[in-house]
Amino acid sequence: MKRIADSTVRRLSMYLRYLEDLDTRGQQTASSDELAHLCGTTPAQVRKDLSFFGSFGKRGLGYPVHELTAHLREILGLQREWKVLIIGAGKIGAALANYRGFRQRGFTVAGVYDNDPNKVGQPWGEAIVRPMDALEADLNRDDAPIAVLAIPAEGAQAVVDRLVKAGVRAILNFAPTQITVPPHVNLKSVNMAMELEGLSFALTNPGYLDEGAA
Amino acid sequence: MKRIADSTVRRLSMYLRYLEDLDTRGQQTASSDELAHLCGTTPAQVRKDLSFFGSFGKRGLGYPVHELTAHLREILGLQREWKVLIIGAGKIGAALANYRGFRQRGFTVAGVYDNDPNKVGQPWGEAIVRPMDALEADLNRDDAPIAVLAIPAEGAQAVVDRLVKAGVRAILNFAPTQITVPPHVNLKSVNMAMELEGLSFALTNPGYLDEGAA
DNA sequence: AGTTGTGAACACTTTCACAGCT
DNA sequence: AGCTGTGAAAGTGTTCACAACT
Repeated sequence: MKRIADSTVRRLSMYLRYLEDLDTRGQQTASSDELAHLCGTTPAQVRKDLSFFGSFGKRGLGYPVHELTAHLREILGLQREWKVLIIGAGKIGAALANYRGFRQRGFTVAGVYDNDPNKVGQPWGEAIVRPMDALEADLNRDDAPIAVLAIPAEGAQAVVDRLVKAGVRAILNFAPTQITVPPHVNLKSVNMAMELEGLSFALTNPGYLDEGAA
Repeated sequence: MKRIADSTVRRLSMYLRYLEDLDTRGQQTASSDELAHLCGTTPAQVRKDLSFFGSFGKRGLGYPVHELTAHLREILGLQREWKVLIIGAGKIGAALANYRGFRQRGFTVAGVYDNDPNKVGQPWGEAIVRPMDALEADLNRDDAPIAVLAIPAEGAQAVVDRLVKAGVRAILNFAPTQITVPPHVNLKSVNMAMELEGLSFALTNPGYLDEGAA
């Protein structure tokens, strides 16, 4: 099976976003040119990305909006519900859970965990914060969810090890530290500090980077 | 001036993080091999990245930890203070401002802005939430800060246009939408929904991606 | 005429491998 | 002997350009 680039998957996600918009507005078809403009990429890129998964367009016409939306949802695995475990009852997890698109795309909070005795037992959205110790007992290996790691860097790897042992196969890491997982586990890291430092670099060294990139 | 890859800058940021750790523990030198292991990359990559900016290492010995730390801080532009404007007095901005490393690296919250009348005037960390209308009047063109955009997708581009007009030259965007800026403005976007969908894709299509990547 | 789908060209990034310094 | 610095090679992702189709 041919390997697909991470950047491609991110663009698919973006195409879906804008196709849903167009679909809602009742637009029937969209050309690669239109999609490219909406998503800030090039028509050729759009066509390459989509052609990886099939021939969804009609020459001379463009892509059928509604149909392509459905295809992308299926490709991205968004036709089902994904249970998400929030590790760390702080602001980041809350920001994610609050976000409208989170539920809309089929992600539901299956549980919130924290070590802080002041937080455990407190309501958190529609859930109650559970103690971190309860992690393993709560997890059902047959329906292991996605875990969002929103705790400080210290101890993050230890928690990840526990999650992996408990059957979690996908982790979105917000802890500003390097995490390692076995090859069968999917890990994505978002490091806000790193992004800010990237801006600091760009402002400090104009010309090293071509500016204006997203 | 030779262009530098975005991925390189992100790795520099990571090297700095771990070098600071080593420095605190009093370690004198570190080899590219050691740094690579800490940061989850390869020794050759470390050497290439660093060699872009100079010859900081000593053959046979490795890199002087303290000295390299200082070099990296300077390269990344972290020897000065960066004022950061938080646009949107919600959870994301709060998460960022709460993060210890934020201040440690010289980023300080210069102001928090929101449209919500219930939030305006309320304390937010050490600041008071200001009305969005006050943006232009508050901004000093000579000392334009970095803006963190933590508002919903709707209206995000309009706010960006105002920020740019007011002299902001770097924006960290958390709004889940495509933003465009003129070429002299630096934009970085973090899209949590997109990351989660990437995990959904990976879980749904094992084999398309090589797993276990960070 | 208009737009897709795609092999080939190009550009960029990472890895290799080794000369050269300490 | 050990480790850096780097040109060359390999690998990966993007853009081009055009044949094929509606």
